[in-house]
Amino acid sequence: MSPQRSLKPTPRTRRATPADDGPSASERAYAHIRARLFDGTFTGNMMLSEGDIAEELAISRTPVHEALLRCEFEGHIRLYPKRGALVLPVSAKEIQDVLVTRRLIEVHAADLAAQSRELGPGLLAQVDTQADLLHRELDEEFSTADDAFHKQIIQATGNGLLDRAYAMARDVPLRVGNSNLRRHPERVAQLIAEHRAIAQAIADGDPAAARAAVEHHLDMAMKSLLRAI
Amino acid sequence: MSPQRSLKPTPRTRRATPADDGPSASERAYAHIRARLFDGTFTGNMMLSEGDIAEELAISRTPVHEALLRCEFEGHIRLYPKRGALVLPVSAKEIQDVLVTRRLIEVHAADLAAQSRELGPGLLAQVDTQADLLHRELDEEFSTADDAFHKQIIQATGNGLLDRAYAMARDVPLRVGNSNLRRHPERVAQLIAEHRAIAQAIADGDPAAARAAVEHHLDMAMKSLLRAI
DNA sequence: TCCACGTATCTTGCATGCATCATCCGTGCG
DNA sequence: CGCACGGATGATGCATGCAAGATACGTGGA
Repeated sequence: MSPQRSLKPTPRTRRATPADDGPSASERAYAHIRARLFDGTFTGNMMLSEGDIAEELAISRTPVHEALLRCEFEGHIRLYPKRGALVLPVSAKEIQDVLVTRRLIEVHAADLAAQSRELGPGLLAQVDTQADLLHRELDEEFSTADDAFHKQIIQATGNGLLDRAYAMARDVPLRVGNSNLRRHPERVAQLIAEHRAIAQAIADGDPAAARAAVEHHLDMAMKSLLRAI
Repeated sequence: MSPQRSLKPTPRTRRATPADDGPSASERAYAHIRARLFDGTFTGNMMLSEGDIAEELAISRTPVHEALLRCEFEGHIRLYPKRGALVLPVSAKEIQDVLVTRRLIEVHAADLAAQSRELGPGLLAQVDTQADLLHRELDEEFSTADDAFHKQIIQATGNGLLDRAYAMARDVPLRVGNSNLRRHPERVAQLIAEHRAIAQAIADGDPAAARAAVEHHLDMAMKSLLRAI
C-alpha cells in the first residue's frame, strides 16, 4: 500500500561510469531561453511558442516546456494555458523591487563578511581583475566578474536560501544591464570604484562601512538601471 | 527566420467561456506532493518515484515530473537523474537559514507597515481570530491564519520578489511546524501574543517597536522549531 | 567466504501523438 | 456596413512509448 519505498539513502556522488552526455535537453533549453532573455532577443511582450524553440534546438517540446515553467517561476515570463508564453517586460517598479531585495540581502551579507574579514584580500584582487577587464573592453567577462563579486559575498554567508533569493533578484538587472553597460563605460569605471569600497570595508573589518558601501553601490545601480529602460 | 512572432500583447483576462476544468493535472500533482511534504507522509531521506505518484493520482508521469521539478526548485527535494527524487531532510542549519532570511524580509516589511499604519486594525482583528481558533482547537485553520498574518504584512510592501522569496522561506517551517504546533498548545498561545505585539506596533505607527516585535517573534519561532526537529 | 559479472528490474529523459482550447478569418445575414 | 457564426489554424496539456542509465541480485569462480 505504501506508494514510496521508505528509504534508500545512498545517493553516492561518484558515478561508476562518468557517462558525460553533456547537459540534458531540458538544461540546454533553459540556458538557451535565458541567453535570449539576456541578450535581448526575447524582449518584453514578445510571445514565445514551445514548438518554435524546440525546433530551433532540434529537441522535442517536452524539455522546452520544462524550461519555460522554470523561467515562469523565476518571474521572466508568464505562461498562458493553450496560448503561449509572454515575455514579461522589465518595469521600473520591478527594478526598484529587485534593488530593495538585493539591498536587504547584500547589506546583511556584507556585514557578516566584514566581521570575519576573510574575504577581504580575495575581493580586492577581484576588483583589480574587473579594472583590467574594463581596460581591455571585455564586456561579457566583466559582467561575469561583476556577478561573481556579488555572489561571493552572498555565498560566504553559507545561507543557501539567501543564495537562491539573490539569484532570482540578479536576473532582472541582467536583462536590462547587459546591453546597458556596453553603452556606458563611464558607469563601469564608477561601478568598479564602488566595488573597491565594498571590498576595502570588508578587508578592514568595518561592518558599518561595508553596509554603507553596499547601500551606495545599489543606489547607484538602481539609478543606472532606471535610466536604461 | 524569426522563430517567434514579434508580439501579441492582448492577453485579455476574460475568457469567452469560463471552461472551469478545475486545476490542471500538473497543479494537482504539485499540491499533492506539497501536502504530503507538510503532513509528514513524505519524510526526509525518502525516495519518491514519479510512477508511483502518478498512479496514485491516476494521471501520467508528465505532470508529476513537472511538479517534482518545481519542488526541487523550491528546495524540498533533490532529483537524481534516472534514479528518483530524494526528499531532503530539514536540518537545523536550514531552519536557521530560513529564519535569518525571514527576519531580513519581515523586519523590513513590518517597518514599512508601521510607517503607513494602514494594516493595523486588520492585523489586530486577525490576531483575535487566531485566538479564537486556538480556543476551538482548529489546528489546520490556525496554521492558515498564521500564514495569512505574515503574508499580509509582506504583501503590503507591494514587492513581488520579496513575496516570492518569503514563500520559499515559509515552506520549510511548515514541514516541521505543522505537526509540531499540535503538540504544543502553550507555544501557540505565546505565538499569538507575539503576533499581537507586532500588530499593535504597526497600528501604533511605531516602526522601531514593529521591528523589535518581529525579531522577537522570529527568535522564539526559531527556538521552537529547533526543538521540534 | 568473498568478490566479479551478467541480467532483470526500476526509474527517468524525452520523442511523439492526440484531444482540447484560443484565435483568426471568411462568409452570410440583417 | 456591421456582426454573428463556423471552420481552419496554431498552441498547449498530457498520455504513451521507447531507449538508456542505475541498482539489485543470483551465480560462478578463486
